Amino acid sequence: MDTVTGLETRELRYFVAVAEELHFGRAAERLGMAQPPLSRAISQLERRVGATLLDRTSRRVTLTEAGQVLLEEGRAALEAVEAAGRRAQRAALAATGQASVVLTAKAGASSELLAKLLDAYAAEPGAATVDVHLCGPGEQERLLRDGRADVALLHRPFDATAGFDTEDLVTEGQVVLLPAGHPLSLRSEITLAEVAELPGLPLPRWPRRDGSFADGPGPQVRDHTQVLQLIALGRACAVLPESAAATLGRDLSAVRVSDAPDVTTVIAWPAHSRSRAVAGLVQAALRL
Amino acid sequence: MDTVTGLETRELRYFVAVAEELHFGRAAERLGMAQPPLSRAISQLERRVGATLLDRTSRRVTLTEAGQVLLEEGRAALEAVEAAGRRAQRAALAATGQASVVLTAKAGASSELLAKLLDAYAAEPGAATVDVHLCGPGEQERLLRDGRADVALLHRPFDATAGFDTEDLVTEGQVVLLPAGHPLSLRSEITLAEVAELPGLPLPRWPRRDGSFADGPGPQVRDHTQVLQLIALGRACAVLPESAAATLGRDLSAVRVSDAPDVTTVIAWPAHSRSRAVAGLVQAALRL
DNA sequence: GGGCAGCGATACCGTGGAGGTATGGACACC
DNA sequence: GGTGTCCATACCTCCACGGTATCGCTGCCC
Repeated sequence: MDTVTGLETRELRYFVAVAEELHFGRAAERLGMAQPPLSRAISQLERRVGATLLDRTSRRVTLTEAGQVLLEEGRAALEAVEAAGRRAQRAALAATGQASVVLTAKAGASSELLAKLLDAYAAEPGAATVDVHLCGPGEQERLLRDGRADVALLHRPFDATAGFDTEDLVTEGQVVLLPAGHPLSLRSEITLAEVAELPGLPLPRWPRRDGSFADGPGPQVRDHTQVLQLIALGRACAVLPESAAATLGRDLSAVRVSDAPDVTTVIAWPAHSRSRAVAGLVQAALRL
Repeated sequence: MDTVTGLETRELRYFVAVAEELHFGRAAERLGMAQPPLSRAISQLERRVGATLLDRTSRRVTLTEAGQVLLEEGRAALEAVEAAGRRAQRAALAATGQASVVLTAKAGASSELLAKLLDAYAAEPGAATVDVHLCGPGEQERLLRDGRADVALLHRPFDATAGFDTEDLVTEGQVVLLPAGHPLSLRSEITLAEVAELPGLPLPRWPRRDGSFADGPGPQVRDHTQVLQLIALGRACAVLPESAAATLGRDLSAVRVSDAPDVTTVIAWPAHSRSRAVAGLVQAALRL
């Protein structure tokens, strides 16, 4: 019953590649190896786990139940291994004073909070230097998970905080950003349904994790300034947390969206982090 | 900068063994191998991570900063890999209808809640069979982390819920259990300080994670019934959540402890669990 | 201080297994 | 039935993992 598996990351990497491609040949190519050894490695993995992971005919490869589970969990496990290596690496650099704690935040969001946090932490005795890593939406989660970052500012309910420790910092409502002078910009409130129907002002489309875009009418965007620019040009509108609209230029105006869910900015870190610098940052954030 | 590490679990296992033993010879023995290949594997790992992990003289081995980080993170990563294998294994069994979701709870705690939960879930259409795994304090966390269990009932603030998704179920105060007829058993409330001073009734000592016991006057205990028995015998007292005292025999009595922290029973599951059965259990728990 | 014991590193060697090439066999499509 | 696609099998090669022997350093004890 207690079959000790003892999987190797190599096997997991192979399996994830095949499970993602659902094609041994392409997976082998992606892994930079020939197809036969890959086939063998997978069947060996199946023997070791004691379960069929892939149903394969010569025409089609599909995941079994067990395979789906292993894909999901295997990805997480691989990320954990990567994270371990990277964090050790960075700990060594930090010890020699070359680098330090990496904080990641969504570019353009919570910038005021971020500035206050950095100031407050820097004022503490023995504060480490903080590298700030601004990135696109959804990317922070990955950075935190795979060890390239130590702390993140995330926004519920948009970002997945599963598996991290978090502390809530601030909760705020959302507003819709409109071109200045838009007829509705004088309203005191608006509903999501109304926003969705705004003629000529579709919501922009953000890239998904794999970089592709969902279908729809809105313009494709990759970062925050693009959005602001598109709104100013009268080609789009956007629903954002109030603080993101705090420092608006004259060409934009904001209207509160009454039925949009509240957004909570949280500070998040890997569950078992023992870093003094991370703890200090969290303390500083809570004192704000 | 973006040095892709590509660690293997074998290397991590070796490192964790050495880091725990702080002795290459003993670690090699524990791993069932000779010492020289272990030394080599570690230095190879150090080259790969790009950092010294262990400071070694011929007399003493100590962890560097980076080593401490890798020990902590590496353990977690190894557990994640194990968990991936085990969960895939169990998913295969579940698909053939042989086994199913494993729920773990502290033996003797929340038994009424547990019974209600199992009943409520079993009444649902399409409910999977639930294996209940009762275990000693602190053990559930490990089971959940390494994939032997799918859901756990945990008790804040005693159990570490870091890295899991949780939902709060009930919060309750704590009581001290005394032998029936004890002079203080007629009091309506008592303080922790008073409990600590009770003449002849020390608090029992639970085993730590490694199985050893802290020093102190109290009797060593390993499970809940031992505690109840010792109290009935007039050899100890214990501070427990109210619900644990709900079904007392005639030989025990409970007094509310006014300044003990509230205990929250939570249902916890691995952060990225996609299992329908787990989701169903959580739903059922929240409806209680 | 010299001898000794403990411990990690180095040198060298053998074997298992990971990966490569060639080919077989099943299936879909024309 | 021919052909192309795709995974599995057969067979070979070579690297690297693990084993044995030994060195070199360090602290300890007489």
